[in-house]
Amino acid sequence: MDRRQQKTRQAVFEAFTSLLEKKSYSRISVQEIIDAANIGRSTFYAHFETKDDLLKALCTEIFEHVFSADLTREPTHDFSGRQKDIRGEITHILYHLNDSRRYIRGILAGDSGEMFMQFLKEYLARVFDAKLDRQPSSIPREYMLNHMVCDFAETVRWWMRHEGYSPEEISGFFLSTTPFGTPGTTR
Amino acid sequence: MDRRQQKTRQAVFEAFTSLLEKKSYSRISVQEIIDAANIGRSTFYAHFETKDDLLKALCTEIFEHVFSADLTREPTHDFSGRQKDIRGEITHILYHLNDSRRYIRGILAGDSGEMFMQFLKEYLARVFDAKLDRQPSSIPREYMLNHMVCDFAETVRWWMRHEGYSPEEISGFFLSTTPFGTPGTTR
DNA sequence: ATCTCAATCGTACAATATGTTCATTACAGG
DNA sequence: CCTGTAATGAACATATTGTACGATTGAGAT
Repeated sequence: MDRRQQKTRQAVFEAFTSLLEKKSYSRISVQEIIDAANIGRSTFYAHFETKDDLLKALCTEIFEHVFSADLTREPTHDFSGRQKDIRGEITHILYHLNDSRRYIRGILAGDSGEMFMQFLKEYLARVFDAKLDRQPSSIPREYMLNHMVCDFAETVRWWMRHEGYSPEEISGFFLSTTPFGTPGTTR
Repeated sequence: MDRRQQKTRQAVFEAFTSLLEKKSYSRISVQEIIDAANIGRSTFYAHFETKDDLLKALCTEIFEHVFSADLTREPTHDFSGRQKDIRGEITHILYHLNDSRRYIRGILAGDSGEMFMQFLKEYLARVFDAKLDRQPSSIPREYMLNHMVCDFAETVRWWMRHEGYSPEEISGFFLSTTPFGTPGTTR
């Protein structure tokens, strides 16, 4: 890709996230982003259809990193097949999220958080879906999946607001409130 | 209060919720609400400062009903002190939420959901805070409270999307994923 | 019935934001 | 060095927001 495009795209992302740290999404105008990024008005619209589009693009960029291919391809340090090392998988995701913490904090702070959370939940649904094989049938599987996904997503959100916990600790918090944490407890 | 004011206020609320069923919050303009409510432009601004203000007012109205005074004053059908009948309390809240289902669905559908959820969580925090007396200290109380609150709020959101479950059923779902469901399980 | 005041109306207005167009300039990659 | 693509910035039409104000209506009190 043309160097110029990369440069512009990056400048917009940085201006945007920088603004998100100061004010909430809905109060940021496209013009402000353009000024902060120091680009021409038409240049912005050549890259992004709208402000929402930009937010979406940013989220995509972040999640492509967090849920990068190596995650699905990386049961390398755990040969016990699947199912077993949920803890490892979760911790791994948390490590990646921690890398992008600076960006995520801003997005989550304002009203752009909703879109981020939705993105996150979509990815998480894929991760957790496989783990819900044998379940007590008293509760709809659909409810259970939503529960797990939201639970984890909200844990992430909480973590982003509370500095100073390691991925392992957070992983522990999460698992201790979920059936996975104490295998055998079928409830 | 002047009958005219009530009428206007009600007309705005109904126009607003009706619009929310069709399109998301951010895409609804004040003018659309005014037209749908069939009132004069200046009348709207005499009642509400801004669109956000309207949403806030609507949420307040709903929650004043859901968490009405009788809830805190109504351990009447449960004399076992407190702590015991969490199930009853929760079910009660769910009944009230069910009454406003028509409104809530629209609000939750679009990007106004975030504000509604925040409101809900604030109220829930008060309810659950009292229930977290004796806790395993391995997990921060703050995390635990957030977990409970989000868990319940997301359960509500799920319920609003999935017609056909009774408050008692939902109450059961929720409690079966939480330590409260199986008292004695300290984890 | 009538009086009074507050609420509504609707038009007008200024300010701001949005998204598009286009001719011009600058630069990346071959 | 050449070509095509990206960036520029100004200009434009449109839409939205919030405010102002005089005129009208109707609610509630006497």
